[in-house]
Amino acid sequence: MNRPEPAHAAALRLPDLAQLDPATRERIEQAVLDIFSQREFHRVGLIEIARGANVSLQTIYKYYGSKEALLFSTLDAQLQRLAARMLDHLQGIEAYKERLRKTFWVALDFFEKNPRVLQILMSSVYINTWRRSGGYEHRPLFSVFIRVLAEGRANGVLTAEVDEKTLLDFIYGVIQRNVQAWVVRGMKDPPTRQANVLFEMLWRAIANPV
Amino acid sequence: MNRPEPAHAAALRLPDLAQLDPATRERIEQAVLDIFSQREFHRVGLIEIARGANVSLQTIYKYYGSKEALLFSTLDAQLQRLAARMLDHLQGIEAYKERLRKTFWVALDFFEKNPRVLQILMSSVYINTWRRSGGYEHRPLFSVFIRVLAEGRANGVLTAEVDEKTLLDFIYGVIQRNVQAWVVRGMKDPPTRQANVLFEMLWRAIANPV
Amino acid sequence: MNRPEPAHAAALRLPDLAQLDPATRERIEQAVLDIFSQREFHRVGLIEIARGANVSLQTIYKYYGSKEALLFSTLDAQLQRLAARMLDHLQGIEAYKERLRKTFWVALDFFEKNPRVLQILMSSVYINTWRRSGGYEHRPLFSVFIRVLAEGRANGVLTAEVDEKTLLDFIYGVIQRNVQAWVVRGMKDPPTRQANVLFEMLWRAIANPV
Amino acid sequence: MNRPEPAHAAALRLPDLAQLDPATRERIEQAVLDIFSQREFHRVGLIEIARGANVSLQTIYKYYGSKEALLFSTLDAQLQRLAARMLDHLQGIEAYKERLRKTFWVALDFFEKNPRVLQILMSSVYINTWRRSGGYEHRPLFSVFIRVLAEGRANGVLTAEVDEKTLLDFIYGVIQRNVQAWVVRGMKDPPTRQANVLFEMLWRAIANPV
DNA sequence: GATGAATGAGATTTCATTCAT
DNA sequence: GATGAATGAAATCTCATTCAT
Repeated sequence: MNRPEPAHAAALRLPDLAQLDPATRERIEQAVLDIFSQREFHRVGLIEIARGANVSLQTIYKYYGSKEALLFSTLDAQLQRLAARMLDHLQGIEAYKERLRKTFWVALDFFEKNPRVLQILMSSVYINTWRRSGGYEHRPLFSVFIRVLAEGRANGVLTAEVDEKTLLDFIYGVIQRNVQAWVVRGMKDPPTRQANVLFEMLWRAIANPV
Repeated sequence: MNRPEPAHAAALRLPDLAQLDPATRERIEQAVLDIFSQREFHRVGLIEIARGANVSLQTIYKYYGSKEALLFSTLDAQLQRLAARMLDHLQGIEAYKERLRKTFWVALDFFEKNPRVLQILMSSVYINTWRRSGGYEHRPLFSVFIRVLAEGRANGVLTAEVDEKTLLDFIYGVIQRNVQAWVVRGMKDPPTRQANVLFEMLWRAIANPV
Repeated sequence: MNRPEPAHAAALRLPDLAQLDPATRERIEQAVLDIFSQREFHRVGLIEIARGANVSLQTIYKYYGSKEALLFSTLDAQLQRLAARMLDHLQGIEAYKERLRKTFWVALDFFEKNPRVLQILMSSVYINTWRRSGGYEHRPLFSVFIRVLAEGRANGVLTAEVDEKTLLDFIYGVIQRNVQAWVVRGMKDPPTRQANVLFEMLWRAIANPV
Repeated sequence: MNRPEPAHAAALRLPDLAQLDPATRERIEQAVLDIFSQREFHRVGLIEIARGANVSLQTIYKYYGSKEALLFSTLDAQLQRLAARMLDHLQGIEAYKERLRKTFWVALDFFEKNPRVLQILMSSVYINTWRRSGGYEHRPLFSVFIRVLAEGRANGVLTAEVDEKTLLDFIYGVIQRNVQAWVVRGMKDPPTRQANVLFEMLWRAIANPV
């Protein structure tokens, strides 16, 4: 009933995604974002994706290997962009609190500007499956965050009561629930509008209370 | 391509779940907890559930209407228990901060003691779908929390910078991510162990900084 | 590349064909006869068959297991009819030569009256595959023939130079090629028209030359 | 559903097979004989053939046009050899019966020595398709046979009850079924061993009974 | 000539869901 | 309540064939 993880097994024989024509890849991933953000995973047919991207079903299978892998690979590419954007924005900010605020803001802003990614995360991704695929603690994103947090703890600016991972979970939790709440309440009142208040709350939570 | 939401359509003609023999219902819901916590939604076959509960497929369809409804109904019953337990534990605690701490602790403790519920939430539930079914902002649970938060704001103990819902999201986010992290890290170090530190952080975030 | 014989493996779990509603079975097998007789095996899609028989694809898979098995099973049913008819016609004929002549005639007549079966044998069946499925030396048919031949050898009417199987092959060969030739030449001049001349030739070949 | 006969359509633009390097052609046709004799037509992939012959897929398509045409072309080349061999062996035999016996024997001997051709005929060729491609009544082979038979009828040695084609079918049938039986029974007892007995039977059948 | 990639088609499997008994 | 069977849909895979380089 319970097939072995095909994603991994297949991964070994997959042609490198890099070999896929970038324009085609773009079309495929846009189709993924469009369709999976509107309908749940199991209500999406890969033919829709194929047609939406103007490629054959086989091309998708060839480069992505499975429906799940297609989705996760697309999400991954998006989060990569978030990570890059974060690094970019951190440049030239000196004050630690401001660096962290920026980090927080970039995350909220990203989901605000890329609601399809958020919708997919909410409508088509099982946390656990995604996590196993490596997406949940998305490496690049994770490292940016962890680096910033480590910096704060090293400075003694952040609380030492809990470890960095817990700090990260605390922040992630607030971000996650907040952007989700935005969707749930019909996408009025964009999350960045509350960014500062929320950040100040967060800051009180994690700053070293000295 | 896109099947109509059978859950809703079917819901209208469902015999009341209450008419289902309680012992049978118990067996069904235990099977749901067992199986959906081990395998993703779309990897679970309803026959497994039926066999696991020693009932016929038709019984499930008759009382629950669809796979999705079966799962959500079961989750609902569990969260009902959480809400009840919370009310129960709040009795006889006077100090506001302690009431809130208790609330927080009961939630962590619930997931720690009912890991199958947590696993299901992480492995078989799309936030969005669940939300639409009414589970995400689960009424009974929601009211307990909101009542406690409203109380705090009325007292001036909690910050007035954001509304109650936002406070709730903040807390929910921290709980959610923390219990998830526990699963992700292999279920060592139970979430209640950090309950107090985390709560103090939370408290600093949401208390009125006066 | 080279999958194991799925027919056999699957055979074990197949519900008995006898459990299939006879009317449905009839519709399926008529569709098989219609379509496989017009187009080669690999040009036939099972959906055509399903649609032609007004059943779902799954019903076909459930009872027959595979495309190949479906075809062979249908052919088998037809040859069963030939065997039955042969037994029927043999009744009440005393003279040995006449019995054999009848046998020969019934075979030619069968293909003449069931050209779809013949077409399928010529257009969609690989001798070897069919043989492995047990169809080539179709048991019931084979036994009728062999019994008649054994009878002739026992009487000393037939030649003892070769064994019964070889005699059978000799006769089969003549029948086969003759009905095939009829199709090839556009189905004019039905094979039974030459039945007697051919049979006399055959008889000279296999009768004991004493 | 029903693809157009690609063989014919393509045939028109095919470069002459004669332009294909003979060594390459030899390698291709050996691969065809090897592989199609082991596996059924639709279980053979052209890449296997290409790899087995150390040529590119395109070379095959360029010179042969389609999978079917490749197979039939290879068979044709083999039957050409049989026809040539037959002519060769007929030389210097005077007695008519001996000429015919030789013809019969050469055919049996050919399949005995070239079992791959026989296997292919049994495992990968639909009579009807092959016939349409011109292979079944393979011209060169056909003419040798027909010439010998015509000779016999002209002499009054052969029966005049049926026409030459029917005589030919009679003989073909016996040959075909006999070599097939050899394969079916596991390739013991080579068909030539029975050549004489069978031929005498055949002879009684077709000789003018005067 | 060769190589690589893309395509369309269809076989096969697994389910949720529905129906009839 | 249960049991058995049928259905529609879609995932996945394998290929012949075609195209572009």
